[in-house]
Amino acid sequence: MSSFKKHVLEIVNEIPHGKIASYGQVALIAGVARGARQVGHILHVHGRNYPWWRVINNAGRLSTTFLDNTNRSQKDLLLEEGINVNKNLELDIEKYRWRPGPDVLKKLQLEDDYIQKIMEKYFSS
DNA sequence: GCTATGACAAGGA
DNA sequence: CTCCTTGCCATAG
Repeated sequence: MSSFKKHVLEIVNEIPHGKIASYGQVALIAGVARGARQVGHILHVHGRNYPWWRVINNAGRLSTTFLDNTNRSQKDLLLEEGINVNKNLELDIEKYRWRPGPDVLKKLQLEDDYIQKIMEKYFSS
C-alpha cells in the first residue's frame, strides 16, 4: 500500500463526527497538493471501513448518488451527524469544514514548510 | 513504460 | 449561477 493511500485513509479516519473535508483538502494534507481525484478513487475502493461520507467536493456538493453497504445515502449519513444537506445535495462546506490540529499534521510527518502551506490555505481567516 | 480513467479543482465564458 | 476546459496524478491494463 502506497504511503499516499495510507495517509489518505488515516486522515479520513481523523475527521470527527459532524465535520467534513473536501477531496482537495485531504489530498493536500496527505502530501499530494493536486491529488483530489486520487482521494476519490481511494475512498471508492478502500473506504468501506472509513467515514468516507465526510469527504465531499470543494463546491459543497455531494458527488455520490449511490448507496453504501448499509443502504443509506451519503446525504442520510451526513444528516445523521447534524449536517444540513438540501435536496440538491448541497451544503455549507465552510460551516462544517474540519481543520486538522497540528498534532494530526505532525503524525503524518510532513515538512514544516508544507504544513505552513496548508495553514495558509485552510487556516487563514 | 504508456494510455485511459476518474466519488476533483480552479478559472474562464 | 451553470457549463466547459485544463491541469492533475495514483491505478489498472
